[in-house]
Amino acid sequence: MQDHRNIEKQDKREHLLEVAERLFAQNGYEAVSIRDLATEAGVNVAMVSYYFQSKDNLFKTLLENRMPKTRAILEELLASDITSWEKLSKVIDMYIDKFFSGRAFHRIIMRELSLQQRPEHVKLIADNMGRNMQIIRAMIEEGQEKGQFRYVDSELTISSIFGTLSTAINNQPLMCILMKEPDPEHVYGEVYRERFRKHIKSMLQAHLLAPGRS
Amino acid sequence: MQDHRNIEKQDKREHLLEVAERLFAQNGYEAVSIRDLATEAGVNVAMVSYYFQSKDNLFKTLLENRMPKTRAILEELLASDITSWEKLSKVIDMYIDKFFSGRAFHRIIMRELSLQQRPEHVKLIADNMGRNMQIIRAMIEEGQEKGQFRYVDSELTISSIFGTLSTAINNQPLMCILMKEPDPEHVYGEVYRERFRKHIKSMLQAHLLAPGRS
DNA sequence: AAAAAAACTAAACAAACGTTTGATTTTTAG
DNA sequence: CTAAAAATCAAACGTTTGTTTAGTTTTTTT
Repeated sequence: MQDHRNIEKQDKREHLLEVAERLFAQNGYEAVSIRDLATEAGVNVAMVSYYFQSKDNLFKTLLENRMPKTRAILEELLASDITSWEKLSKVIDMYIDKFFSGRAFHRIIMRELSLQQRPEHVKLIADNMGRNMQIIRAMIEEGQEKGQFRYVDSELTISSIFGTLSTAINNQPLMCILMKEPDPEHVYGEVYRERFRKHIKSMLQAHLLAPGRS
Repeated sequence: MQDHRNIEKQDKREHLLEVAERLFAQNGYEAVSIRDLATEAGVNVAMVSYYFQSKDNLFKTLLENRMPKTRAILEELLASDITSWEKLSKVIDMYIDKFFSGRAFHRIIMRELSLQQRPEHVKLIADNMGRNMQIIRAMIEEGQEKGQFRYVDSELTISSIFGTLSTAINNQPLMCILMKEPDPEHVYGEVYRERFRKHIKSMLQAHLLAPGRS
């Protein structure tokens, strides 16, 4: 059941983090016991406390390690020499891949954010995502100032982009029913990614671009 | 701390359900112990098992009791003699109130759906929401057949409506940062509801309505 | 007023939790 | 090769969990 094939010495800590990420994503923070984690990773229960002091600290390490380094990409995009719409378009491409490929990880952080039970986790996540959102807001407002975008509600527009994607990855069973897709994993495959890409872009285009423009 | 003011005899069961709903919404299913619940409701721990057999069954009772009787409203709307856009517009009005006013309850069911840990809960929720979504889909496709709506991706359009709202109520701290609103409760007040209403309708209008129409 | 049913309680249950201990093995350094 | 350091382990710690038991009080029924 477990996959302990050649866990090198110094990789054991890393291996624990990987298994933890998968289990947390599958079952949620509280539902994963240190014993589950240790068994699945093929190490002794005490190793978790040994490496991470506590379960809570293991989770925070996970957050900090994997917390997307997206901001650099976003800032570069904002500063780049393309139209505001092209910037937004690339942002959407990036987030679809990020959310769909890393959906396990995103389920964890969304759950922690929603639960609001561990303040340190909430702060870490909200600050990070919040700053990314501000960059996207700057892109929208740039387009508005240049007369390329209508003066839509930029904050709620961002909220709709994130909402569409995060709801999709968070509610797999509902998506299956809505899409009439029997295979639960298939809804995150390339076909559906393309569909989301097309939908979000076309909706945003209609929403943002002044009538008469392409 | 607790509010036991005049709990009439036969109301004790109901009172337990109310307190449970509030606690589950605030802290999540697993984080609420029977002892927390009993203390907060001012009853003996054994009463929960007495009335509901198990914690799991208490939750299912909560779901069935409060599971929105929205479908009737939706079906009536679908059959009514107004334009497809007016139908959708009323759907949005209804869901904004439903999500914002009952956000505690919706946080619970969204969390259960996302967690996918208790299959019975998932089925109950997904079936219910799925059927509601199919009605909205029928509204959109009706508008398309009548030539009033563009041939957008109806399923993902629904996903965007629900996504915008459910992300808003699920990620309170993030919304505060995005909106630069210092008071966490204020983001669900009337001012913001109106803002969401306006945003969603204007976005959907641009998305759905063929150019040239109002 | 007596009997039956329902409501309620304090105490205990076994199981699972995160964490610690103290000893043992393995790795590293001198 | 030897001694210090790091890594690993089985076992136990004290809590907390959901649930049950067995007895008491209250309400309803006759």
